[in-house]
Amino acid sequence: MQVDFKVKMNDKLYLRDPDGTDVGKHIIKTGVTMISQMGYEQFTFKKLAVEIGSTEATIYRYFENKHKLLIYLIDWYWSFLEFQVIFNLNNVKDPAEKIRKLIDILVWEDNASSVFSELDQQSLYYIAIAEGSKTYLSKEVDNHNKDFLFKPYKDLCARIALLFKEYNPTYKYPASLASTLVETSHMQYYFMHHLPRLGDYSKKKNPKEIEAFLEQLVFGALDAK
Amino acid sequence: MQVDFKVKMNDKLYLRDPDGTDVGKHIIKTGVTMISQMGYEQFTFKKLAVEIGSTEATIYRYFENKHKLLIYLIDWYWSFLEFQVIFNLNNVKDPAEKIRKLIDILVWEDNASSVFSELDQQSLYYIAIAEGSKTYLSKEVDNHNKDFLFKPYKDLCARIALLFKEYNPTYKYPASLASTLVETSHMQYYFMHHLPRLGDYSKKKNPKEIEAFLEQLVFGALDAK
DNA sequence: TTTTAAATAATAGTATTACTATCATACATA
DNA sequence: TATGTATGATAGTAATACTATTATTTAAAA
Repeated sequence: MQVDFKVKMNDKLYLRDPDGTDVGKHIIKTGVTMISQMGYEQFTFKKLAVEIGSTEATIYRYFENKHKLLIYLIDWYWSFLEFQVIFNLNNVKDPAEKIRKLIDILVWEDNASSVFSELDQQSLYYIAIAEGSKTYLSKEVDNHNKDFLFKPYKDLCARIALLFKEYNPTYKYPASLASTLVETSHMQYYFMHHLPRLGDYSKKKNPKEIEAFLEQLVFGALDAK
Repeated sequence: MQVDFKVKMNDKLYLRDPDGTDVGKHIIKTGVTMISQMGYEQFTFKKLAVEIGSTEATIYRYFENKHKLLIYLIDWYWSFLEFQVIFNLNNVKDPAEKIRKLIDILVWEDNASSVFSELDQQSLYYIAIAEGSKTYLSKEVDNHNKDFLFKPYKDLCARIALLFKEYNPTYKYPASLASTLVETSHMQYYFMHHLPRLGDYSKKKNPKEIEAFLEQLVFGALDAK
């Protein structure tokens, strides 16, 4: 079975919908690969154009600039993640179990390939970790926020906050804990691989160790009196 | 009394020590102001040169590129923060009280000007929040790490981890919790001001609300059985 | 005080980036 | 057959991120 995950992307993100044409899809797919390999700063539309055997002009017809392309990719990532959360928590009854499963989804494992998308999930995950915060850490934040460009991220966090509320209705900081959990899952993964002294992990670089920390952190906060 | 806070900066950060000359100090001081105002991406050595009435060439004699200048500023910030922690926790006996004071230091308050430095602390704090992660979220991380460019950050986190160990010697994730606390204090401050839905704060934008969340989070983790 | 060295300013120049504009062509549709 | 749409090919611009050269000022050493 070939199911395809399609999200309605915010149309302020692009000039021409990249999902509507072959060139557009090529831009996205190759963009993911290139940004994950060379990093957002080194990535240019010129290089991408050469790679896909097209021209800068064509890419500029789809995206205003590379920042918008980055937001597009990251938004897609958050939407996909929210979908995974919905999908995987389906039929789970126990609120604690839901949260444990959530944490397991948030922290990537190499075997976690998806049947729902042809995009390279691992590359996209690396981009989300290493470049994701650059979408909102810009002087354009407030303008982009007005255009709802961060909605997928907020939606995911809101959903996670609901899980916390469900587990402990008296907990005072569900939204803060949700964004902290999401950010921390990324950061600790990055630290584990690049700045290991900033965590307490073994050299095995086993994502399960991050999950253990996150579970202790989240349930510690939720269970505290 | 005029005390001056001086740190020995890693000499791989600069080509010529900016702290040794007037022009150098001018570069740092004006750099802080400009980056906080226009953001790291918009900031260029050309603009800085015009602002200080000098030339690009002069600035390039001090710093290889603007990324090194950013790391310089952020390193200075972390060193200064560690100093503040040492200073303010001096003579505090109770481990819990130490942690509460630490959190109070981590979250900026407008009145928190310092007598120890002539740098604009508020601008530097904004830079640390909005641009700080860009120092290590680059393809150069591992090289920069080998040159110990992130040592001030690691030192601060290690010191915080010790406080956690002191409070609860059996706690398993002191380093992870330390980096999480530091990162989260920045992120929540940013979210409070730009993406308020990602936190549970009132419209007053009172940093004390962030502190309350952080205390609940940290003690929740440390006190959990 | 003179000499010397170091730091800076002034100027120029290059490759790359981040775009914008124009035009021709292929191709699908009416 | 006509028409619009997407793309490719090509050109061009302003800004960025540097490097290099030389002249001038300033500070330290002889």
